[in-house]
Amino acid sequence: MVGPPLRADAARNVAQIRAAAIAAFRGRGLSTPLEEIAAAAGVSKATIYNRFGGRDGLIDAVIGELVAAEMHTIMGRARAVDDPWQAIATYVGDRRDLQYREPAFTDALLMTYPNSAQLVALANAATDTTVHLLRRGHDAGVLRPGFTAADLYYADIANGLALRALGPQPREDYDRRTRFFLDSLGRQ
Amino acid sequence: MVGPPLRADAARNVAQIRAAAIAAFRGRGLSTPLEEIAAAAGVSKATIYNRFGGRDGLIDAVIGELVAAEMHTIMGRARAVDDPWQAIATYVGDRRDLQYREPAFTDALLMTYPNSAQLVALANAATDTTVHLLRRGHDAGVLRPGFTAADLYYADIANGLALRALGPQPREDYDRRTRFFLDSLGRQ
DNA sequence: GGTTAACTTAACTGCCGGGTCAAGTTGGTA
DNA sequence: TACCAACTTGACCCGGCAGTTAAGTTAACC
Repeated sequence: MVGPPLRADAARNVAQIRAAAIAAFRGRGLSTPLEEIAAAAGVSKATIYNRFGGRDGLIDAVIGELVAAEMHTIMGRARAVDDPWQAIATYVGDRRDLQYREPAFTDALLMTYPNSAQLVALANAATDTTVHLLRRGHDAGVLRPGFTAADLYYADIANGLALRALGPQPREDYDRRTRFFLDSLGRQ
Repeated sequence: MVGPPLRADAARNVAQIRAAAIAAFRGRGLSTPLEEIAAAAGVSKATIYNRFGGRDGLIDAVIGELVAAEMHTIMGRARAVDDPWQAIATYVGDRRDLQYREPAFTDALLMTYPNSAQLVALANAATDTTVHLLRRGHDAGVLRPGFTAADLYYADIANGLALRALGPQPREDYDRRTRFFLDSLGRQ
């Protein structure tokens, strides 16, 4: 994985490309044209291919900083909450918040780039956590019967795509809709 | 609007293009490549430009058969229901059903092609109906306070995009999610 | 300061889809 | 049946983006 150390100029370029990719992915999602990232980094597109092997490699290289770290925090936070309902409310609320701040998170959810190993690992971890939390909720009888992990996945995809399609929503509106959604999950 | 009558071959082509466009828009949404529609109709792409002036014209020519007619039925049905809550439930349920059957409806909602006059007219009519029904609901006190037409719009866009991104959902799952959504609208 | 492997890049190919037009073909009419 | 306006179309141009490579540049080590 490490190989021989990079030459100084190459190391500098790698750093610049990473920084540009993170900024671009933040703004436009994981499908930002590589030429645009290259220009922002002050290198040519071919250098991205040389250093990262293409989009998948680039995603692998920055997804941690972009969303994986936050996602692990979110999962840990939810799992640490004792009350089963509160754990779910925390988890859903935090995920929605991350979606709001990071369009790239929706790309990660959608698995648009299934060749990125990091992305696959992240998706698996998230699925495990969701299933775990929902099982706890159902066992405790605090969750609406019939609500599945697939339902939550669908709802999050839906929210992320709408957010991207319609542009930034006022935070107040966004949070109200999250509240509506959460209320629909509780035992009626 | 009518102009001189079309020659026999041109009229035949128009009919074939319309039929192919409706089928294609049904399957793939309003952004189906025109070359594909032309091929299905057995004509060249240029003929679509000659007869319809491009995508917007083609949409104008078929949107009625595709979704406008159904949408007007849905609006009429909802407006005819006396009970304010039942009117909203009918409206939301019917729209979700249409979304399920017609991917093109989501394109219409999104106004991806704002140069199609028919599409604009349809969108305005739908907005009026939504506002009207929600006002009735709020006045009668059967609707969750704070729920707006924009919230419903956002939710429908979200649902339509998720449906397209994730592919056809089992009807049972889809209807369950619609039920969840409706429940979140009622007075708590 | 000369050598060379590491590195970068301009310039290319290829695919897709929108949009246009000169050149041919054909239906209708006298 | 001969004419011509109406009609169709293959072949083109364009922009956008992915991905590749031959040729040139440069950091690092002697």
